[in-house]
Amino acid sequence: MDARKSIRAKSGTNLGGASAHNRRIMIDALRINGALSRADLARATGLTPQTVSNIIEELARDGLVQSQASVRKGRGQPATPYHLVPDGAFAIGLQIDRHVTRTVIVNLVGDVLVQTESKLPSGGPAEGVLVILDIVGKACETLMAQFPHAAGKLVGLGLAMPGPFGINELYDDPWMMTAWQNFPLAERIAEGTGLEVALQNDASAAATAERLLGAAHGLDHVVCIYLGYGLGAGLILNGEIYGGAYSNAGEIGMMLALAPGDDANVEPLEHYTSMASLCNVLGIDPSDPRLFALVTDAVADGGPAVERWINNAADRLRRTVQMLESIFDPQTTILCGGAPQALIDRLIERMGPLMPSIADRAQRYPEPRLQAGLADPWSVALGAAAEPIARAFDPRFSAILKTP
Amino acid sequence: MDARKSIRAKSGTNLGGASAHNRRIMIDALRINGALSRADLARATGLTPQTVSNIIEELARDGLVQSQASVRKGRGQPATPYHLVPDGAFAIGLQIDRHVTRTVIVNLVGDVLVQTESKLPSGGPAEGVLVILDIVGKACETLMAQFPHAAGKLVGLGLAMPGPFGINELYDDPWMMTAWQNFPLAERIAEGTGLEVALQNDASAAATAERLLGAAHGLDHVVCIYLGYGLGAGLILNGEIYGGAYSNAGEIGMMLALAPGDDANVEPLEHYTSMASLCNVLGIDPSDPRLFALVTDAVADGGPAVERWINNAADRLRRTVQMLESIFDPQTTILCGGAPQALIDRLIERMGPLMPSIADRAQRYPEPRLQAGLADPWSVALGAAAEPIARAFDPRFSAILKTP
DNA sequence: TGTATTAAATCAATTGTCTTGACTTATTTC
DNA sequence: GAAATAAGTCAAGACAATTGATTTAATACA
Repeated sequence: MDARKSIRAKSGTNLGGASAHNRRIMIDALRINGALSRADLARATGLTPQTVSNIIEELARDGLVQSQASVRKGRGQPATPYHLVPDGAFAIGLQIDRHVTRTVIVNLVGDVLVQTESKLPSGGPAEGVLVILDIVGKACETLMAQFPHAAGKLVGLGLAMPGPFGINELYDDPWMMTAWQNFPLAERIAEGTGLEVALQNDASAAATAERLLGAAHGLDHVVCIYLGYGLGAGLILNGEIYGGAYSNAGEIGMMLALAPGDDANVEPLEHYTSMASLCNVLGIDPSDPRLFALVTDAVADGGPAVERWINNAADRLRRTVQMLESIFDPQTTILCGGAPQALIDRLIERMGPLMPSIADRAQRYPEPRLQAGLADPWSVALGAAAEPIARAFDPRFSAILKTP
Repeated sequence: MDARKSIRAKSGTNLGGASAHNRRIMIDALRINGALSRADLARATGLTPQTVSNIIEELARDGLVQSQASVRKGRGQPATPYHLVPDGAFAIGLQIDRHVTRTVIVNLVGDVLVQTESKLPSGGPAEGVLVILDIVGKACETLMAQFPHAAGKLVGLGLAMPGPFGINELYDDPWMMTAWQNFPLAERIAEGTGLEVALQNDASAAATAERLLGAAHGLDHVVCIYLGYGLGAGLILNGEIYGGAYSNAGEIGMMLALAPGDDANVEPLEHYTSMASLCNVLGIDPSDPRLFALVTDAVADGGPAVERWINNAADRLRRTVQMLESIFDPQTTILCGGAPQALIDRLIERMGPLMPSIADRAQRYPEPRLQAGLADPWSVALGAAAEPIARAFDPRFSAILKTP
């Protein structure tokens, strides 16, 4: 920063910016609609057929799209549809959770190609980052064995961790992973791998996964409540993940909202409504590698402790959904998580009937007010991997701006 | 919509879109920074000096910017700063509230030029719209008397009403203005005036006003809690007002959040925390034209009923702020409203100390966690008027898209 | 006082992307 | 088999930003 008073302004754009936008528009249209002919794309995007033709040709040269057999649909020359080439790009997703790290590698369309899991390295992040770099390196080798041409097509690494970030001096809470959250992990991984690394919280990553492959596919206004070790919300607003001013948006687990019978000194929501609290109630060690199976069994058995927990959690989530609907007016709310499907389903069942809210309209859109999303311990890693793909290929305001 | 299966895609762009974006970028930079030379603009926007020169010349031709006296600042040729021409554009703001309608006309920089107030026409919207059209027409005449050249520079009319919109069959609540909310008022005004009309809820309009002239100026992530007849939140996310999927985002007055001592059957937040509830407690008729003065006096006198109300409202707002901070991670939260300044200040005072949240960080940005915004019965009308200005001149994703 | 230096702003030619309008190709309809 | 319809291409043109040289006007320094 030089001495002159700093001037704040957004970036302008140029022909390159417009072109980049149009490329992304094409890829986005193909991702949402499956396969489209050049004429379809021209109609859908408002561009001229010639422009579409040029861009498609360029994308085909780059190995991002591919033609398929032409289809006759009435009069006129048959259309040649194009679809995204799955192996057109790859990205790595890395999830750091309280007890495990998970790595996945996905392709352009979100297929998982490599998948590894290990315990969170003990000894803290300073040493642990070396272990993690090793894990990432091994995953890349596995990928290269399958797809030798993948080297130049790795668009980045998405890192997902429980939030919040950057405020740890105030909250030294055993529910948080202070050491890892304070460590410049993204920078160190970027140095170690040479890849672009983006950090987001686990709920945002889960929401990205929902948007790519799950219930939020093709929707632009969705709240994803993520039930993991903690509790968070991934916010899809105007078709993009919203991170807030300091990447901590959606930390609903830290809300101090009351339920009937609570006194004023209520604890954060995630102390009642999270896998961690359920483990607490059930006496399960959350670092147990069989965690998922143990919880699944406990939910299936359904003892009184489980029932009590589900009732309490469902009651709080019911209020949370009403609150989030009032605030966001979303197309739908999704309950997802690194939790067994049975648990998600039980919670949704117990959350009904939902409370009245502005989302409770007579002629509802096709989407229900509340629905189950991906209930998969891998969805956060998957969403983390989807982030670099989205960053590289999705239409967004920042992609239009001039690149120096 | 034709018979073929509908294809969803975003719009592409072209040179015109890029150019339109750059024009907006310039105006935005001048609005935020006051006055800048072409060289300053080039540096700030990343565009070349030549491009900036061309665009500034064009803007000057359109009467939107104007040069001022050149300033010597060290070596080299003195810079010629440009600033926005206040009379470069005009817009009308129309607020429909439970008991009054307010009309303002503002110019490009947000100065209020015309200002009228009258009772909400009785007899419902079908007849009332004619009265309103007449009011708007009169306001325009007043403007033309002052600025004869304003005719072609009227960019639109912003309409602000209490929300929510479109769900009234479910909530026939005396706190809402069902008849007006169900009437296609925006369309009718558009027909009657020939202007572009945009509808938003009053809290969003208030937030727009804060962004243009108030505490949110230059900030991109702000939650504005609007205390009016009802209670709402205007959401500034990524520098734009967020309206949700169906323009009802921010209806926090309808949240069913508990405070200590509430039972499960709690009423919506705005039944405790709004000017309407205060009037209720004080026995003031909210349709009294002296409302503002009456409330101001009552707050100054500070009887036990007022104190009780303030304590209750402050307690609920304190929780609401903690909740909104956890959800949005904003740069700041603003409490504003069509309420007396003294009331806003008293509430903020009583809301302290704020509850712990992710916004409670040690090294805080310049902005405080919570601050008072515009406390002015005119701010909603002003924000409504600012909306067409923003739509016409602010950089935004949709402005880049190709215009057919 | 005179020359070098620095910065703002402009001129003229160039580049890159989309657009336009005519044209080709392939299929159905009558 | 001719007309109609639709997909897709070709080649020239339009438009906005870029580039590099140039002009203008101030300060710095000898």
